[in-house]
Amino acid sequence: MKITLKDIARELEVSISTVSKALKNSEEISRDTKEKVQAFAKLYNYKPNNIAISLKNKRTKNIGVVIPDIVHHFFTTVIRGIEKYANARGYNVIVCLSEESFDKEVINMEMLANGSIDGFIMSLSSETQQKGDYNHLKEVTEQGIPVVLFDRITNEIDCDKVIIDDELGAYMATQKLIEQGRKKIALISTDDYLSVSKARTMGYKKALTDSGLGVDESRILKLPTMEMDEMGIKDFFEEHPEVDAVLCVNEIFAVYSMRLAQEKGLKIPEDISFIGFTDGFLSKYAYPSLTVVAQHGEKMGEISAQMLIDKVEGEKGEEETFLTKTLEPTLVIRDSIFH
Amino acid sequence: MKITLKDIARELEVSISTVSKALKNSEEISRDTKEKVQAFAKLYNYKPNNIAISLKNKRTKNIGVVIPDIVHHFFTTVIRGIEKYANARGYNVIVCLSEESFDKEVINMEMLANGSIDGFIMSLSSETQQKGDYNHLKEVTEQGIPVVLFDRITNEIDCDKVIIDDELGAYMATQKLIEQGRKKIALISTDDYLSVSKARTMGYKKALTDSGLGVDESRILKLPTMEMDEMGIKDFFEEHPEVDAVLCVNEIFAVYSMRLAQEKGLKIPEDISFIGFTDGFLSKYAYPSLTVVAQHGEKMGEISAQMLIDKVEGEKGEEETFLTKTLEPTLVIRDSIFH
DNA sequence: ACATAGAGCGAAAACGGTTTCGTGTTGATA
DNA sequence: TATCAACACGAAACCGTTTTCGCTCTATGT
Repeated sequence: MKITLKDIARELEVSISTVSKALKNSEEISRDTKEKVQAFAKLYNYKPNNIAISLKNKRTKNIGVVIPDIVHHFFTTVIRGIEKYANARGYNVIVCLSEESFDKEVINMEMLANGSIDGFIMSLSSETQQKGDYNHLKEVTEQGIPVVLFDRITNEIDCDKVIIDDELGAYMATQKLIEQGRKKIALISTDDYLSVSKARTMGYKKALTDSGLGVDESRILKLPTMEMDEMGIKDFFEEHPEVDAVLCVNEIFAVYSMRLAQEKGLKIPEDISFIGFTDGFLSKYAYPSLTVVAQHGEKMGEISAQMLIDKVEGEKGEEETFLTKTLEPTLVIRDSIFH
Repeated sequence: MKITLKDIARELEVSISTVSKALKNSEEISRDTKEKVQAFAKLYNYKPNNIAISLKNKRTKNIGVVIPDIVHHFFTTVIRGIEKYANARGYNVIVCLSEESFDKEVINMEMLANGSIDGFIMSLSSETQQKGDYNHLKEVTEQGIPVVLFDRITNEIDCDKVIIDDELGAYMATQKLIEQGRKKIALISTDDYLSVSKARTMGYKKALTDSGLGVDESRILKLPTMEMDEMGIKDFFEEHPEVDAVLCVNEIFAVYSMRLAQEKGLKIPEDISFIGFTDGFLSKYAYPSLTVVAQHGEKMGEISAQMLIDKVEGEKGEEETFLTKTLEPTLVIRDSIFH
């Protein structure tokens, strides 16, 4: 069903080499032959086999994306950014999900590292960040496979990185709440092993310290993972009825917290304000709509893809230089705070 | 950096064939040699090159997924289902986004169809369904590449299909509203060229007819696409203040409609009820939480992947039989209706 | 008439594996 | 001692390309 160079060569009684050259419009081949071959190829809809070309060139034009989760809006927008950019440059995207598991991350990378892809774009699973074991990344970079880390990164690996300034984002958000007269600002975060949560917590504390309000550690809730923990949040609010503003490290925590506040009869933002991270559908269509620190996932995906492909296509000779690109977060003001 | 059979053979002064067989524990090779080769391979972390194996076997162990959008919860859960199942069977997933564009769908398929994948799982772009042009699918199936269509399907192509019973889902939802005493039920849908919208509209009408309420066409809003059209929805509600319940073909339309109702001072569900399609974060965390027709995306992904891989790995000799698997929708009752 | 340049094409290696088919050596058997 | 099976291994084809190198013509110039 699929026609090959050999088929064309046999049919036209020329050599395979001639066919190959003719299809590439080589000067070596006569006008006549080229026309014959090209016409035949077109007629039978010849398309070169990607696998054979990959084997020859040692380049697959595939990039591997390994992320913890695909159901969250942020990762989804990053993929979209990667996809768009990569496609425009002729690359396909192989998506693998680690589901926050170290083992799956390792297995996925191993599956892809044996020739299936030209480079990796990844965001570390929480388990990986928790263990602090990055040998799978080391192995891959030592094999000469380029890697770009985004969002959940580590300093232990030398490679290109793309992040937003999480600390600044949290700082901006907290400061905004302080400006509006809030004095008892809570933070709903996750354990510090997640690089982003750690940075956001720092930004939150810094804003409180800079403004002279001071940090009350008991107003910081650290959930074990990014997954929803309804009881954990509920209990936290029971113990902290004094809180007049809440910063959350994602939009789900924030929207759920708003619901709890509303069920208690609190008015938003009159009685209590909320800010989350990630500018997704939830924030936009929540009631009231949620003010968030936008992470610009699509842009992040684009830049990651660009850095990776530039490295993949760059001359091997160049001395390796790795950069970390930091994007500025943006505060998207909506009805969950005053404006 | 990457070691090959040839390297091992040279180093150990045996032939490539011997190395290959030794690594596969072939009976042909002596105990001694096998141990030597395997130890050496382990030491230098030998892993066979996937591309070479693909070329030889004419099987890539990759499956191509072409979907209109990745930012919507439904597609995201389908991908997750596909990923999980495919990975468990040793397959990788290449994701391509058509972004509702016919041309992109065609280009993506052509990129992948030349050896990069063993089969396709796809959901048609709206533009494709609108044009009714399925030649790109025909070409692919004629080349012998298996295809599984899910959700947005067409009858023009013979292949396996996985859908939910959209008509039944809409019927169940509408009937539920009727049971609760609603008499003026609106439908917010999209143009009928989208197979799912068409089916849902039929279910809605059928329920109204069966109950004797009758269909009022003016209470059906058909938006041009699945994208949000805030003005369209707003205008619709201005013109239809009498409406006491709304069925929406997705969760965004529903959540946005709820917001409009709330801003007008209506109580949900006392004054007006809402039901949407897709059981995503939005529905769960909206305020009030939204009753939806769950589409079981993850299950759909799993089944699609299973059907595809079974076909890919099946004997070529078998006569082709295509089946359409229809999943039962489920009504997830939440606070946007009585319960 | 003869060397020579260049046009046009083909043979073969290479990418990294798998697999079939041979072949040389060994030891047992008649 | 001649025969033969079993054992252990290697050669080579193959998957579908690309690309280098060399060969054979023909036409040109002297």
